[in-house]
Amino acid sequence: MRRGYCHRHGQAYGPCSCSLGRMTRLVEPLILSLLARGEARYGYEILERANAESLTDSPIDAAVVYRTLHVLEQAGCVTSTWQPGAGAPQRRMYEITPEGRQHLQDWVTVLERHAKALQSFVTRSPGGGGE
Amino acid sequence: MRRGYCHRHGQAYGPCSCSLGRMTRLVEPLILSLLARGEARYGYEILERANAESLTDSPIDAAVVYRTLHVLEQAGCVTSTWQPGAGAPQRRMYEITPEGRQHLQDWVTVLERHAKALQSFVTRSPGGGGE
DNA sequence: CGTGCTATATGTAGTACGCATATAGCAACG
DNA sequence: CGTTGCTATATGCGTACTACATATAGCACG
Repeated sequence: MRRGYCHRHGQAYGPCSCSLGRMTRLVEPLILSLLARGEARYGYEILERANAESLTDSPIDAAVVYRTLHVLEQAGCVTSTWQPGAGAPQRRMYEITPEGRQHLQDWVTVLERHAKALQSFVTRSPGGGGE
Repeated sequence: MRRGYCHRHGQAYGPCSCSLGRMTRLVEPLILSLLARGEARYGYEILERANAESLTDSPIDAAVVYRTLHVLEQAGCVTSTWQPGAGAPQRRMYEITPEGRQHLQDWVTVLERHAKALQSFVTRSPGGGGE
């Protein structure tokens, strides 16, 4: 958004949350939430669901998903097991741990507060919903 | 939030938006909004107001404010003039330009959409407002 | 005079981002 | 049979950004 519009999605796209940067941070709570809700169980599926939910304007980087899964596993938030692929590549299946649920809870607290702060900011700002 | 709580604000702080990272990106719309609303006119004042509004849990870095002001000026979003300090250090006074207002408008559009997406996400997630 | 506040600005080590690339099994197509 | 494409996971790497530290300077206060 340096010159108004997105450098990644081209001129015609309009204001784009790419400019928010580090949306990849949201991949962490997104993964935990999908696992907690049972809507996805392995990396590739998470990637697809996450892109469908699209908290961000830009597609989520697969590399970020896989790396985040490793980080979450090292932190004890998820566990994984290999599942042999029957007529498909192997999948690394993930499950969320109690620690992971707590971590997600913390994220939700933070994001809820943040969403309200953002909403309040745009309401206050010229051109926002406030006037 | 790597181990549950904020590494910057200590153990007792609780879930903290520090973990969101790159909140500094929000400094740009924050500056533009404060200038547009006439609530601040120079770096130090912006810093104080921005910390008072606190879109984030962590105090805003002065370095980020000054650097962002320079970037915004180079992008034509603001203009600045030195004002001699009467009994105080000199101040570099800023004004927002029409381009800056447009840029702010784009930011507001993005942030409004993003705030709604976040709100929807926390509502969907376990522990969020949805159940 | 030394500490602290206002005020602006720069330096820098480390890290995260985002894109490119690697690997691999299987299917379908011509 | 070869090649393209999809599912699936994983790593490499140059650049940009973050976050903190530091520099400068005028003035006030005790």
